[in-house]
Amino acid sequence: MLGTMVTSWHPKEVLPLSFYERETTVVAKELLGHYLFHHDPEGMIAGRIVETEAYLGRDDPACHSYRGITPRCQSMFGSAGRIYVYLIYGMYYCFNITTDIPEVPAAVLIRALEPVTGIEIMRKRRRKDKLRDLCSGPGKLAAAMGFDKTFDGQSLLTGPVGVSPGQLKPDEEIITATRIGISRAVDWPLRFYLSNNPFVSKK
DNA sequence: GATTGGATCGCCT
DNA sequence: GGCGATCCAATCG
Repeated sequence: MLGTMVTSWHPKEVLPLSFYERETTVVAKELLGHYLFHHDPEGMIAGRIVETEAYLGRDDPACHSYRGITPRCQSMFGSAGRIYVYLIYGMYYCFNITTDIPEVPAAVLIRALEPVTGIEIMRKRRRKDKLRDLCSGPGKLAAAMGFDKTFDGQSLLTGPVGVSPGQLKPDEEIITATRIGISRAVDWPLRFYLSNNPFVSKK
C-alpha cells in the first residue's frame, strides 16, 4: 500500500578498485559525501561519510605500519579497497579502508558518518537515541555499523560492506585539519571533514 | 616476562 | 576539564 510504504536506502553500485588505488590523502578527501553501507544480517545499515583521516604508511610515524608489518596491521600491506579494523583502548574498534598501491601500507580512518538507514539498529547497538550520538566518532560508528575484528581484511568490492557513490551538496566545503588523538606527527594536516556538518566528531 | 601507551568514549566534577 | 574502562602490541620509557 502506497500510504504505508517506507523509503529504504539501498546501494546501487560500489566504488571501484581504481578509486582506492590512489594516494591516501586524495582518497581520504574524496570519500567525503559517499555512503558506507553494511548489508548486516539484522538489516541494511548505511551512513554518509562526513569525516576521515589519512594514515600514510612507512613514512608516517602515527601509522600502525610505520615500523613494518605486524599481525595487527597486516591488512594495510597488500591491495587497496579492503577493510582494516583494530581494537583501540581495549573496548572500541576503528574502521579503516586500505589505499594506494600494494607497496604502500596506508589507510583512511573513517571518523564519522551521518546516519542514513538502519537507524533503529544503530540506536539499539549504541543505546543512544539522538542521531548525533550514533556515529560521531570512530568507535561510535564501528559499534553502530556492527564492525569488529572479524571484518579485518575483507574486500569492499565483493562483500557485505562497501562504499556507494554520493555527492557533495552545493554549500559543502572540505575542511582540512590535524588528526585527533595521536601523539606523533601531530601537526600533519591529514584530517578532513565537511563544513557545517553536525555529525563530525569534533570541529 | 613486565611495563607502558594507545587513530576512544562516557561519566564525573 | 579529568579520569577510568580494558586489551593488545610495542618496547623495555
